[in-house]
Amino acid sequence: MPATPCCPPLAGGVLSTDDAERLAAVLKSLADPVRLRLLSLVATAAAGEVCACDLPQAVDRSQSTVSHHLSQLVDAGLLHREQRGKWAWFRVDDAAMADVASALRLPGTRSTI
Amino acid sequence: MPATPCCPPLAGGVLSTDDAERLAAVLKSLADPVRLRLLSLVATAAAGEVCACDLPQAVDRSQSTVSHHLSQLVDAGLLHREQRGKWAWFRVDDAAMADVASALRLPGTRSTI
DNA sequence: CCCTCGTTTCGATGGATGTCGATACGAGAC
DNA sequence: GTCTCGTATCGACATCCATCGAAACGAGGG
Repeated sequence: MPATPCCPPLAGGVLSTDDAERLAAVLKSLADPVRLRLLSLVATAAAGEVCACDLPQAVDRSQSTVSHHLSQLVDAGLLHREQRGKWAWFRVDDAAMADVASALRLPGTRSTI
Repeated sequence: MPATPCCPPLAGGVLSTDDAERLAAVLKSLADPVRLRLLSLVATAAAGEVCACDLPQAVDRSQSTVSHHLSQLVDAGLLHREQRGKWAWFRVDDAAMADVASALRLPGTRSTI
């Protein structure tokens, strides 16, 4: 806050502290290379879903680490988990992903589509 | 990797390790509530840019902390910095933001627009 | 040249996080 | 019931990160 005003006062930020906290939590779950690869593996799977059993080797991490990452993605609402027999299957929540993408779209930004 | 196959082999993930690393780096710079609020403050400013001098009070953090966050956003390419006289002004790189948003758009996801 | 003031950088610190091996849990097979 | 095997949880550890105060840097103004 300069003695001589250097600029017009800011309009109130669009993002409330709570909204910022919520969005940051989801983005934090995305902000890891291993989780991004897991997500893309599930998203691009032919059947739209994937068995957890194949993921450790796919991302070259231990089984416990992969399980940990999958839990974070599920907690963030980006992935859905379904137990089928003794195997766990995961699929992407397309709406949640679209929500994040659109949250990042700035108010004044013209669509590039 | 189960003894009896539980599912068809995965198609190769779309995201390479390098791509995942790069995207994660940008997302990491977004995955903080303070940085999200800073970004929204700059993005919604009437003039499209903002003087750094007003930001510490706007996000209720020390001036050095705000400078640190701004540097991260600049390093990620999401913000541009311009020194004007003794004040630093910041504006959003709309193209970079759009890139991140579209990177999160899944291949098969139908547009909701 | 010195003083002021906005900004960045430095050093320190407490807390979060990615990773693993080991263990516990659960469901099917025998 | 017991054995097997896929998965989740636990405990530990090294690293990263947000935050602050203090110090350094830089540009104007006197």
